[in-house]
This record gives sequence, structure tokens and C-alpha cells, in this order.
Amino acid sequence: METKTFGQTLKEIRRSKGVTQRQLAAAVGVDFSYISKVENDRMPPPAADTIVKICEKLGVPPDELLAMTGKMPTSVKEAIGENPAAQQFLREAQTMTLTDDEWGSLTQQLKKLR
Amino acid sequence: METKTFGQTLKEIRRSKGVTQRQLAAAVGVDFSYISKVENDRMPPPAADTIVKICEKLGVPPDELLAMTGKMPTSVKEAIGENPAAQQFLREAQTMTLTDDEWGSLTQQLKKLR
DNA sequence: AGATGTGTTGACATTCAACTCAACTTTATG
DNA sequence: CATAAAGTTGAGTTGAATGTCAACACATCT
Repeated sequence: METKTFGQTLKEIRRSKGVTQRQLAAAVGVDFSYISKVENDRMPPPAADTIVKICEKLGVPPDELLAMTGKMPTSVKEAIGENPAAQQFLREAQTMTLTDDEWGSLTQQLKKLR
Repeated sequence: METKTFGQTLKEIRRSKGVTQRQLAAAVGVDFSYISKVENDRMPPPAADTIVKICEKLGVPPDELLAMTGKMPTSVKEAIGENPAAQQFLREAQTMTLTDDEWGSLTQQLKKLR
């Protein structure tokens, strides 16, 4: 399974939306040359918060691009950082090295809570 | 509830174990003056991985000190970063702003898995 | 008092992520 | 072709995190 790079994926999405690098960069608040480099994988993916802004401008959910980077938005990191119970949960989860299915099962439990 | 600072807490633990700043610093691999500054809250708490090493030397679980900083060890961050299912879970959890009890309940579910 | 172990302080250093800026090249358009 | 819009490249910048180093002070032991 030849996985596409972050840059390739971003470039495809951007083009499919008919947005130029300069337009995207302006909306996000970065230099357009930076977008170019990211799209050609000359630089690592942007900060998570920048990815979120990019996806807002492009009108797509940020999940796919975020998942490719292994980064979490500031909002999520803060929510965890402020909550020892959440930290505890994560440390336990890490020592158990859960499978994808197990994470999925937990996400189900999550939805049952509300 | 007058919460103790990170520095105060560390200093107490270290003294209770009869370890000097220099001994601790040497075991952890930092300069002893850095320990001093952290203990007196002249500097922010160390990196999560350094906190873990400190706790290893002092023979205490890192949970309390880590919880005070809102930081996660590299091992945990990596485990999450490499697992889109885990990321998905966390983004969902964040939008729900779970209570401590709810996190606790999830930690229970976690243990049921094995 | 002198030496030795311990702790404190101020200034400075290092590393890295996440970019910016200026110059250039390529592509599309009239 | 001429012009402009779009994209690429190399070098440099900025800020935050995480410390180091040298100098000094204090306490204790002999």
C-alpha cells in the first residue's frame, strides 16, 4: 500500500478546490512559498493548528491530514494537559499498546456516555 | 486549596529520599544548578522525559509530577501520534469535554479490555 | 579558621519547529 | 511573443523549550 505523502495529499485537495498556493497561504497566514515546500515535501508538515486552518479554507475536515502527521491541535493538547484524569488514561493506554479495534471500541464507549 | 508548586513538590520528594541536587542531576543528566532553579520555580518544569528520569532516581511514580505540568512523555506522544484511531478518539473526547468521572469510567473500560 | 559539601543566581548557549524573504523558473493567457 | 500569474528554491529568521557555565553563598565538619 503505497501511502501518499502529506504534501501530495495537500496538493491534490488544494487543486481539486481550485485554490492557488497564494490564496491558501493568505487565508492561513503563512508565506505562499512555505505552502509550496510543504506540498513538495521539502519541509515537514505544518503545525497542527496551521493544518486546521488550511482545512478550513479548503472546506475539508482536518482529520485525514492531521492523522498523517501524528500531531494534535493545541485545543486537544490543552484539554488533556489540564486534566490529570485524561493523562492517567493515556499513560495506561500507552503501556497497553491498544490495537485499532480496541481504540474503536473505546470510541464507542465514549459515545455511549452522552 | 493552596496547591503546591512543582518546584516545592520536587524539593520535598528529593529531600525525603536523602538525595542531593548534584546526585539527582548526575543521575538524570542535567546540570545541578538547573535542578536548583526548577525547585525554586525560577524555571518552568523540565521536559516530560526528564521528569520521568527524576522520578526513577527518586524511586517514585512519575504520575504526580507529570500531572502538575500537563506534559506527556515522548513514549505516550509517539504511541498516540502513530495511531490514527487514538487520535480520532482524542479529538472526539476533546469536543465532548469529559468530566473526571467520565475519564475514570473510560479507564475502567480500558482495564476490562485485557 | 580552612576545607568541603550543598545550594543559589545571572548570563548565556543550544536545539528545533515553523516559518519568512528574495530571487528565480515555469505555466497559463491575451 | 509578452505579460502576468503561479510555483519553486536556497538562505536566513524567530521564538519557545530546555537547558549550561561560572561565580558566589551558606552550612557543616574537623
